[in-house]
Amino acid sequence: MNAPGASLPRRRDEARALFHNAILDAAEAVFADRGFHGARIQDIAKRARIAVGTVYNHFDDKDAVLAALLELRAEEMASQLRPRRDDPRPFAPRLRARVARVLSYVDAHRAFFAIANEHGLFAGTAAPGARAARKRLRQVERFRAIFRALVEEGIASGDLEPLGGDAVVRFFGGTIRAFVLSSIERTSNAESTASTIVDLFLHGAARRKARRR
Amino acid sequence: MNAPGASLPRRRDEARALFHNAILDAAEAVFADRGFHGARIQDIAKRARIAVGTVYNHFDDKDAVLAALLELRAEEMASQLRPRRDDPRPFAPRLRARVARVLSYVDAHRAFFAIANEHGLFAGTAAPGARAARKRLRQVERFRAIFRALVEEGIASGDLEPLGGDAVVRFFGGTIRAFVLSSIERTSNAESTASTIVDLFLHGAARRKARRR
Amino acid sequence: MNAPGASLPRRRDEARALFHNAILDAAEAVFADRGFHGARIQDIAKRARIAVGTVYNHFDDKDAVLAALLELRAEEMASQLRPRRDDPRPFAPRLRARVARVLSYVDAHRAFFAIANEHGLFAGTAAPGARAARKRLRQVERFRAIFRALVEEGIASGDLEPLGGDAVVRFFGGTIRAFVLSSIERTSNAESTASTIVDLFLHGAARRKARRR
Amino acid sequence: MNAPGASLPRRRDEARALFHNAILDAAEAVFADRGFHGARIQDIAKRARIAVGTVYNHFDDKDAVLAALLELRAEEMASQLRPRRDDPRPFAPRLRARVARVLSYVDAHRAFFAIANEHGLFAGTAAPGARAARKRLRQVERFRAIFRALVEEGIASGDLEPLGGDAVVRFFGGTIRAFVLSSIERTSNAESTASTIVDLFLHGAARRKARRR
DNA sequence: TATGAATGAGCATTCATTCAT
DNA sequence: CATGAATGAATGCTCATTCAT
Repeated sequence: MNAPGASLPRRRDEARALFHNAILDAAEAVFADRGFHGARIQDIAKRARIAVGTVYNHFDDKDAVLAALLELRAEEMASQLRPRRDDPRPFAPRLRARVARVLSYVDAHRAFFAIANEHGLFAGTAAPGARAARKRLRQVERFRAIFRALVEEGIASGDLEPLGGDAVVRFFGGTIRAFVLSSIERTSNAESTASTIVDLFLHGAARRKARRR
Repeated sequence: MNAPGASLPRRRDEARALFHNAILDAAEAVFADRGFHGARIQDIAKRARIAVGTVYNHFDDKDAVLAALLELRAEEMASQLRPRRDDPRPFAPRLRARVARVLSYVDAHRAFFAIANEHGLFAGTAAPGARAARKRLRQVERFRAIFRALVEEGIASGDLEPLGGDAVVRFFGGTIRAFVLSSIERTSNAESTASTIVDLFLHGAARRKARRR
Repeated sequence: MNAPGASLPRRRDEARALFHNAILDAAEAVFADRGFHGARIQDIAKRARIAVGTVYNHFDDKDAVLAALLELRAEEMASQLRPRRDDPRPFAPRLRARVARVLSYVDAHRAFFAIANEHGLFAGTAAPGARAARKRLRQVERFRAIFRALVEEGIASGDLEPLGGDAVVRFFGGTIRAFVLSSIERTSNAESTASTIVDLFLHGAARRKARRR
Repeated sequence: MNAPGASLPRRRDEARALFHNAILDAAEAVFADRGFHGARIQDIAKRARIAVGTVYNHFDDKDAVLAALLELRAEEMASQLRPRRDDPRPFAPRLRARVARVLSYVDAHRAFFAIANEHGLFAGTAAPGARAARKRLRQVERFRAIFRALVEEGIASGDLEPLGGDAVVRFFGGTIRAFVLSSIERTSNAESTASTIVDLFLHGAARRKARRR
């Protein structure tokens, strides 16, 4: 199937990707273990069973490693939030399913997300002096875009209040974030947490006097 | 009025406090400008117009400076959230007033809170390797305590749903945080933002079909 | 013409020489551009449109590249100084012609000779730690040999004072060098510069009271 | 005599100068021993019996250490060439005395001047990429200025041919340099070398047919 | 033999902290 | 107690060289 001429580049690319991933995996572990500043390139290399120089063959500098990792996890986390074919149709359970996936994903990378949090993955603010800032803003924007799409979906279906501005988007983001952060601290059931989130998001914390379920 | 013997110690204490504050003020500015890791004790000292050694006469190490500053701002921020004599009585407007105060305070220290955010002021997670972590947890606990008190107040008055666990507390924290973070990015009207927060917190984002205001 | 069996080795040798020259040309440009220490083998390889490894198939190490280049330029420069069939016979104009050739050659490789100068092409001293030192001494010796031959020629013809030792040789070398170095800085007319050199070399800078031309 | 208030700064300045010199002395030795690139700041510090950091309290970077050292030696060398009160009056012996001083000075710092030579002390050309280049050009200019003054002095006294341009200046520089370089290689008698230099410089290498002494 | 990614020793530089004055 | 120069451990990054393909 493959032209013979294509097989070598392909193998090369595979090797590249292998190293790339090995470095990111090692970096995730080391960052989680020691924090970004405490992590030495040396440590990452050793963990990946490669030489320091090799890290630099794949990433410009230490910041770039963190940036790539944040990018990767952000993308994967975001993709958990995207709708899937077999998600329920009605807005609330649909949202619940999607949020539950996010929580599960975060749970699987808990230690790293604790770091990511401090490096602005959810922040919307950039640490001064961090050259990786620009990339992060892109990630924040990606989340915001997904949140926005989700909110518009809800407004279109008549399930969400058609408020102008980004208020609802921010509100939803804050709600998710609050629970994501606590899931970083201690493990919890994704399904039930998702239910709580969605319920509070939709109906608030006020006493529901004789409200319909 | 003062016993003569007491005046000298007092003057000494005043001097201490003067240095202490000058250092923290300088530190806030430098942290805001360069981030924690980018800030050198040298810079802080220069900005405070004192010698490096003097910083160490007042604080154990660099972490301690950050910790003290976080502590200070956290305390002041928390105190904005506490009830005041002339706050309205009904739950919603009362909450609105208190939240508005917080937003105003954050706005006045915007640059620093951007850093503080990354250092876990709102986080609930500790950066590994940061020795200041313990102190921060205390701060997070302080906020949580205030939030919890507030929530219990609302439950007692029948304004909040009596849900068990910390879910509502976290939910409220997340909601506040989301808006605080956006206020870090761009200035906004504290009063109206507070209204939005409280409204969403209380009633959620769902379409209010024929619901009583 | 060629025995068939000889043609392949010949072609091989030609290929070798091609690479060899391409590398030296690239190296000259890169050295001239960035200096020896600033030049990375990578840069040289890229400029020669070959792979790093190939450089090492032709030269032992970086020093060897510089050494070969110095060797080459030194040899070519030296050969400019050698007598040619149609050089004038009398000592002074003959010397003038030979020196003018050297100046022209240097001018054509100006940027590189600026580097070469710093790496002892004219120096007579070896930078400690430079493994290429030995080779350079050979070059210096080569020049000295040519200078010496030239001086002896002049003594034999009765045009130069028969002073013992190497003083005159060094003196001639220094005189040449001074003008070569200034020709590195700014272009100048080879013929007239050669005249000046030879005149000063022969008759010195003292006031020529009523001296015969 | 000294105002008491002046004594502390004075002591401080003395301490500064002490360190400054200790570093330069150590650097001279290490550079002479290993060359500039082979010399590690660590080595220099160790040799000066101070900490690495202290080197950086006195010099911006490694280049700055070399630059300061070149500056210092160049200045001292230049000052050997300047006329002194008890120098002879007639041009030739006067010049001889001054040149002899230079040769003695160089001899005393032989190893370092071998390095200095490679770093352009005498060069008139700047190694690309060397940030210390600007300073060196100043040094070269200083020498040229002294040579020029000297040549003009000779022209004024009628001892040198009044040739236009810098040719004689360069010629003298080249002559000096040639012998300085050989004195780097092997020690030699300053007085007699100076005589040779001055004689060749004044009268050239041509056969002196019945010329007046 | 050409290739170019992997290797890892090597080193300049930083900056929190100390301590003699 | 203020001062600020000295300290030196710590680490990111470079780049000549190797070697499997």
